[in-house]
Amino acid sequence: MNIQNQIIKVTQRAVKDLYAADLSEDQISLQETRKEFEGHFTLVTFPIIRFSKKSPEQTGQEIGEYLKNEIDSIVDFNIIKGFLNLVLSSDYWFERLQTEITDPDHGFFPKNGKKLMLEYSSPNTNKPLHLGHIRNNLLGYSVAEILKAYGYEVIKANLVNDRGIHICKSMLSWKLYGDGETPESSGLKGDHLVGKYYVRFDKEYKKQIKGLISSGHTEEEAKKNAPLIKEAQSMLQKWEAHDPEVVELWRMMNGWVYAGFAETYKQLGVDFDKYYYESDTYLLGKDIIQEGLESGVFYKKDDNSVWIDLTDDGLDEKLVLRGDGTSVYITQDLGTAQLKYDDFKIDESIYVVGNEQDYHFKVLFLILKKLGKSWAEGLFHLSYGMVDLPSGKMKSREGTVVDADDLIEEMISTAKARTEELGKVSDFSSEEKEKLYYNIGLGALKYFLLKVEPKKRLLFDPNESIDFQGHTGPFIQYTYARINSVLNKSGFNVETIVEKPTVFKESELDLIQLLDRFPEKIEASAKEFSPAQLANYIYDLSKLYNKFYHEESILKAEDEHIKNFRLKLSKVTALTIAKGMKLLGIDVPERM
RNA sequence: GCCUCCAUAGCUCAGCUGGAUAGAGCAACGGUUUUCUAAACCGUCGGUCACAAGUUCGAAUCUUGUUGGGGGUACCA
Repeated sequence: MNIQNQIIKVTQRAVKDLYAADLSEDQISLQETRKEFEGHFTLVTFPIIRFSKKSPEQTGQEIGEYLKNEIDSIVDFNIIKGFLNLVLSSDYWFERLQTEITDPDHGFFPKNGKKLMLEYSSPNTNKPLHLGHIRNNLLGYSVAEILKAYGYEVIKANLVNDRGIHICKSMLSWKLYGDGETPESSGLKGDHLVGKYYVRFDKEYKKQIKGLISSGHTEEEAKKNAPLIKEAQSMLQKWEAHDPEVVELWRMMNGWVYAGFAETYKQLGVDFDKYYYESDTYLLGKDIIQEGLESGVFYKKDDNSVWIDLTDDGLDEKLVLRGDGTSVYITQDLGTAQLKYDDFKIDESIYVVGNEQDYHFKVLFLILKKLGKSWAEGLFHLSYGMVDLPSGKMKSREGTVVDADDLIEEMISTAKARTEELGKVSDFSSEEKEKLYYNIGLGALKYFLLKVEPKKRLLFDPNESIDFQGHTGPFIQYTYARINSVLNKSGFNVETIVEKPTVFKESELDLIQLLDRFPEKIEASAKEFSPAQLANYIYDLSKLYNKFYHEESILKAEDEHIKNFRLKLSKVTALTIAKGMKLLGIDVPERM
């Protein structure tokens, strides 16, 4: 049992003994003592005075004495109004450092026996990835890693949107204007080549619409009847009928895109355990529609379309199958949800998808519950905010997107420029240098995106480069490298016997306390699916370490005991930083 | 129209289940290097927590309303 729980338990007993009242756990408010006061934990006694019928000061005094008598680690306390500040012994904190914090598994939880699928990325195969996808990928990857650390077995899944009218647009456009261009012949990355034809389609299509409007059609008619869109639709029908020529073209172009995506994923350091392809799953879900019709959850309208009435739940009536028997988006998603469960018997299933689809997932999960699926309770939409530019939303067709590959490249070259300016690694081989630039560049990018709460929209200004100083990934990486440098010079290893110093310096004690909270932060990040919580913690830890580093000399400490103690503290800080950053998908360099 | 999310320093963000004088970074200004990596550290400046009412011993945090912005909205995904 940790000290917080112990304090809570004993407080309950104190209130019972002293005031003959039963206090539930959530009636007790225990928090970290604020920096400006003496103590480590603070019990807020305001809620207790209605039982004690005494002043906050006196109540605090009585409970303080009780706690001090009962818990060895509490050596002192002070009271300011309704705040009882508890002071723990230096023995307690040193013990924490020697045991829990030094444990290589500090921060990691035992396996909880639960299996969870986390779907992220899920790109369309008609254009390259952009900054919005980067956020999705980094978020998905990091949440998956955090959940593993929290004890889950995690299956990372990617549901590739590889079919549909938008894919046919690129295909048709390439066929008409491509002149046999390939990634090899053009030197273009496959996904970019395909994206080029997607944009070209839109351009030509708009031209046709304009032409039709000027010859007297309404805009709506023009959009519907333009020859290009007609042709794309007929291509989609051919694809669905397994027309060999269309399928061949589809295979070839998707192959280009996959090769391109694989490169981007590799650069981002994300991976997947299971790929689902919409071309395999788009017909799923129809049996579920049948099932729902039989059980009366769904109903049929005169035109044969199938609906569900969700007005009692504050939502609308929702179409789940078209009148002609073809699927809509949600039909497939119903089927795919079932497939995921059938494949892996997962306890929980998380979808990392932007908040523009909040309504869709609300409906999807509600329908599955109404259908009585036992696993529906374990579904969760991890909804994240859009990445906006100062000019507003990114739009691929208007060319206002921040391309993923370009941005990554830019981050690496900026990292290179900064590093060369500082000139600290001139003795590195060119391979080592490349690796370092990559780590720092990606570290800056990843941290920039992950430090913001997923739910919030994120502003990215392409004209202002992402920082490498202050609250950033490189700052944390630098802290790690700095510690590493000291450790290397010292010859310290984990086995070195460390004795408790007679007095702790303020920054030393602060550091131990903060390190002690690492597991708590992992837990919070896992429960809230929020890498931001962890990211901000690692920053606080790094900042605190730098303060300590600046205030106290390590290698030239007063004596050998203190030196070893500080080395130990440095070592575990470095390990904690590295573990935490790993969960964000960021590597820390040994030198920079 | 209806539903939903958001609003904290000039800018980008923290602020845990309601708790003490609301914190960081960037930007601006000043200081720290014969001493372990200055991608660092220290200081100054900067706030009506959008606005109003309510609940409470106590509200940036909870409730309601108002304003402003994002997203969604019945056969797109």
